[in-house]
Amino acid sequence: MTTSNNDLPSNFIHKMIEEDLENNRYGDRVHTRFPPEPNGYLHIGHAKAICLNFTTSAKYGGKCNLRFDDTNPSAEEMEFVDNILKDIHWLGFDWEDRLYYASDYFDKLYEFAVILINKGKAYVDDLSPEEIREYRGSLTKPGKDSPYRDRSVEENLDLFERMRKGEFEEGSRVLRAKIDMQSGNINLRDPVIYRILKAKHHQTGDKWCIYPMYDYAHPISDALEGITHSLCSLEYEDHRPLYNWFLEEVGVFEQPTRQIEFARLNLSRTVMSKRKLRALVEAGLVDGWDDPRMPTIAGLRRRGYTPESIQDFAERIGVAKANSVVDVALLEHCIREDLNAKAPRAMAVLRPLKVIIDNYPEDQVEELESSNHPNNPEMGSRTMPFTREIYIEQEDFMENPPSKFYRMTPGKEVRLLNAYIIKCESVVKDENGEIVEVHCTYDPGSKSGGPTAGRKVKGTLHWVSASHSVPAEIRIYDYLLNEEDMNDEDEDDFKAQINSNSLEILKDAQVEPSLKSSNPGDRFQFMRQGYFVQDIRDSRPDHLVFNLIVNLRDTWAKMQKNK
RNA sequence: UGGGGUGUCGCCAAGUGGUAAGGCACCGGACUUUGACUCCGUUAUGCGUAGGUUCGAAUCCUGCCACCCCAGCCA
Repeated sequence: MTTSNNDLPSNFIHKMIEEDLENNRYGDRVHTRFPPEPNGYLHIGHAKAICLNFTTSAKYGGKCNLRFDDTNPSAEEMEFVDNILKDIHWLGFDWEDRLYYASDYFDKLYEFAVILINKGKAYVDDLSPEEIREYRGSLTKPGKDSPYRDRSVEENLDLFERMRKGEFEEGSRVLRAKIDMQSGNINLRDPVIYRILKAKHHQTGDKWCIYPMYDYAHPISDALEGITHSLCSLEYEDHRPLYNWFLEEVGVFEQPTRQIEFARLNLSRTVMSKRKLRALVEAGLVDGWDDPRMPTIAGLRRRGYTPESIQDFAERIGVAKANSVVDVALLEHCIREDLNAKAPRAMAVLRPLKVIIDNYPEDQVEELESSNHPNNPEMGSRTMPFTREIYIEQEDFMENPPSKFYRMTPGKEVRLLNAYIIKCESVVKDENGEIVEVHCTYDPGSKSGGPTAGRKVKGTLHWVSASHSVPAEIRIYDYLLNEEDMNDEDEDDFKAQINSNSLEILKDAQVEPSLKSSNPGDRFQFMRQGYFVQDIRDSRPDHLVFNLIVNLRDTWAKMQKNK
């Protein structure tokens, strides 16, 4: 029974699932899970996996569990659990009542280990960590059996029991699966499945002092939850024989879970490894895990990305087995597309230049109607006060412009968005020759909606009233890295490529007065510039802070650059 | 020199023997009171490489090359 929905792109995982459906491998069930370890923050690479797991099960009418892979209490914390939960919900996915922890299964995992011992498939090893490494051999050299490998079942049972009771020191003994020390696959050379860790666990407290290893806990957790397809990243490909071995040897699962591996996401101009991300935080190069430049879910949220845009991105990048680096331009495309439709337009002048309209009455204030979205009248309109003195963008004025410069220049006319056509008459400079203000005249008939409103001029500028605009701090973000791909580089090379200009703070910006009533988290398109979000952490009613989400496409800048 | 993977346009990625989808980026052009959006159009005689099978191959076979992962009591 295939209920494939053709709206979603196909990928090799869907294909495998559909084969299983046809072969009735799991009946009509499709059940996935997302298994984060609570030892850090989620990033957009995790988002890919989250989207994949939730949308795949949904596509076939199945479910997706959330399960914390919390088998290593020395690395994990409740704080991370809470933030992961928050991030996944924000991304738009719901695990309903299916929130689990690998630690929920510690009792069962222990019982299954006893089964393994009884079958002669596991043994307690007294070798030190160093000795275990030596005995394991190398990539090209087979391993050799531990002298403790052939202990009796009774002795193993006794020792394992005493490990659990805390009779032994950390590192003094482990439980190992008895597989094959000669295997070409190093994972099969008698992997450790339980180690002694006298650490307090965030879920189980002090109940345990032995903890299962991932390779052992994961397949069993999957099987216990009735997971049909366990999706994981490529590096676990080598572990699949081991995954299957545990499910087989434990012997109680009728139709064991199938592990399927796919390539994790890499993004250009940033890094995805927890280590490198942590290095950025700890070196103070960013503001924290939720710094708007970080590829973390928390960072993207604060940056102003929408959950929808991230889901769309996850869908567009596809799923395959080839290692790849996705161009960050695709992510930017996704948020632009989403916000182009959703974000109300507003005007903000980032670097103000004063313009005085000499023939406009000094005390006059006109409330000019401005559409909130020129392509979508349903989003309504607001008014903007127009006055004799306004601000325009510094870069929208040039005394000696290059060709094709359509903006303000002496003697030429430009249109002010939703307002009048004005003509530049003169400029005023300070003693250093810096332009401090520009004098213009306006054409009263050219008011938007007015009699000669249809007159065409080449350039259109955004503006705000100098007397009515409100000051704001605007933060302009750039990529974290100068180099395209630093995902595989070591820490030093990666640090050498850090973009030292990834944040520019504009403290003198002026925004239109309607923005005073906006709230943290509100997103706007500042016309002709980009999409911005009111910062959810630092913005205050008396000190507005906006973050650049992504700039608008800028054909003019591109033209200049290509010259 | 062990084992496991992967190689299709600048970046992703379909394709599973019948004559190279799509998206992003790029480059042209139209439209435009956002140099935005939108809309049109161009862009792989070629699928890591060399042979072979076939009427026909990115798809099958053989050899070679390149890259990634594995030697935690991490996940």
